[in-house]
Amino acid sequence: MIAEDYRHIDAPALRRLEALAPLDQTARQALQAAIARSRKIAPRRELMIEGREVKETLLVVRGWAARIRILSDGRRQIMNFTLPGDLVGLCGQENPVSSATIIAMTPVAVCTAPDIAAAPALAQAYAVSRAREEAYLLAQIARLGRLNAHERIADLFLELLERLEFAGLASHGRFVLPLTQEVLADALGLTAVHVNRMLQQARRAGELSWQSKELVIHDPAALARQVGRAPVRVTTAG
Amino acid sequence: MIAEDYRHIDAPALRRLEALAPLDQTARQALQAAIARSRKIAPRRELMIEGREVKETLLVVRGWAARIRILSDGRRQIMNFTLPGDLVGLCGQENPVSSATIIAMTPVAVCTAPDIAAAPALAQAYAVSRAREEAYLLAQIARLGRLNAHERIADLFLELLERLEFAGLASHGRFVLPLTQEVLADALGLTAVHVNRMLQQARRAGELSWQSKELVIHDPAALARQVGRAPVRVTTAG
DNA sequence: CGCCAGCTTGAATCTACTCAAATCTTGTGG
DNA sequence: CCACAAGATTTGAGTAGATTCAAGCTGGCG
Repeated sequence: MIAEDYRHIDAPALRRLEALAPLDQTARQALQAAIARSRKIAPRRELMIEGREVKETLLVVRGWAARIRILSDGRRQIMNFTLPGDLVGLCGQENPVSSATIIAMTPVAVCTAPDIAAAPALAQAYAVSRAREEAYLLAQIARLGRLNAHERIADLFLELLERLEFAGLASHGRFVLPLTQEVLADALGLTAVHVNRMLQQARRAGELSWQSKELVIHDPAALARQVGRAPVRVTTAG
Repeated sequence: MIAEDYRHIDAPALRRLEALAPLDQTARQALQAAIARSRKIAPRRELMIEGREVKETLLVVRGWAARIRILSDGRRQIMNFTLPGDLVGLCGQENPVSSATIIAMTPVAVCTAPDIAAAPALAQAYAVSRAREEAYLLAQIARLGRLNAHERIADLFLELLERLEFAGLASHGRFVLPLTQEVLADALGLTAVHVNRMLQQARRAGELSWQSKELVIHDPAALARQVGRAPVRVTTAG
């Protein structure tokens, strides 16, 4: 019992899914069994390739990945980040083809996501997960379309904070951000140089610190107010 | 039989769904019955409101709508356009809440989308529809993040052409574009003034004409090549 | 036929980009 | 444990693409 509780609290992927929807014992066990069989993926390797058939749904257990698109002339856009507890390749359709490439940004561990047939309680968690992912895509569109550089950075950081909190990987505005400024720039539709300048400005303004991969947002609520950000919600429950 | 064929060819919504997945007679009849009970929505009225519970899935039968988000200071971003044959509010989850507002840009007709239980053949069509919608959100992200003004306009026009062709509402690079330049600007993350300038430039360059709401892309394939655009695909079939 | 929304044009400004070089970190092999 | 290399961050100067503000135009509709 104690051991079980410990695993539960400690495993970010499990924790996130539990936060999205109530899971029964069957679902929890199916997830733990799946996670136990997870495999590693090295940084820069693909979890999924654009145009390639999607064979199974993956659950990210550890590490960061990113859904990217590369233009013919080398410009790169990161559509979103994939964090522990996120599902990739979820889609109720036959013969699905991936509409973007997903690559590991850090060492990543993934497992095959348990089938809903084996644990029906997962259906709601998976559905909510997918709905949240869509909502974050919309947020990314608004960010790129209508926010300036400073707002984009703040808004993305607040989003990452919110998402990592679900998985128990962040609290009090503090989390590990294992990305380079160049990667950030590719997500924000900016250049690395400009991201750098805006980060310095935010540091000087006392909004945040970021050193040796640890980001601290000094006052998340105030920053959210400043850039006009509201948390993402996709269900009436919770 | 002839009458049936005629309805089929003529109804853009039905035509689009048939293009996404094979439908059997049951599905077709369920759709026709639903479409027959469609209701009108005036321009500027909401089909769905951010934060409000989603009660039913809607099928757009006629007209254009847009998924929008308005920032506290009045800036507006259009995330995507909703065209005839598109489904809104599709999501396999309980107690869903809309993550954005959808408003009619023209007079719109919608109906309640037939339930999958009543016509199982629709499941694949709905799933593919949802996958395509997601793919277009990704395309919008890449557009806003990494394309310049000229490329954004061309890429969006080509996307609209592609989508309207599915519904039989466009051919040979020609379709009705019932939007103002300001609306276009809100979709493209630009100002109306700049959209205007770029449109003129595109006209002068002989890329397109747009008068009295009819847009003509003179050479879609060439333009697609020029801005590096590939058609969206989400299944191995087709 | 006059009005109003939408379109067009110009000039000044600003945000973000480009290019280039210097400095700092981090990881690795000796 | 240090030295080095490679990668990442920082800074500067000049430029380009897009915005802002403002004014004039046009065409569709009452």
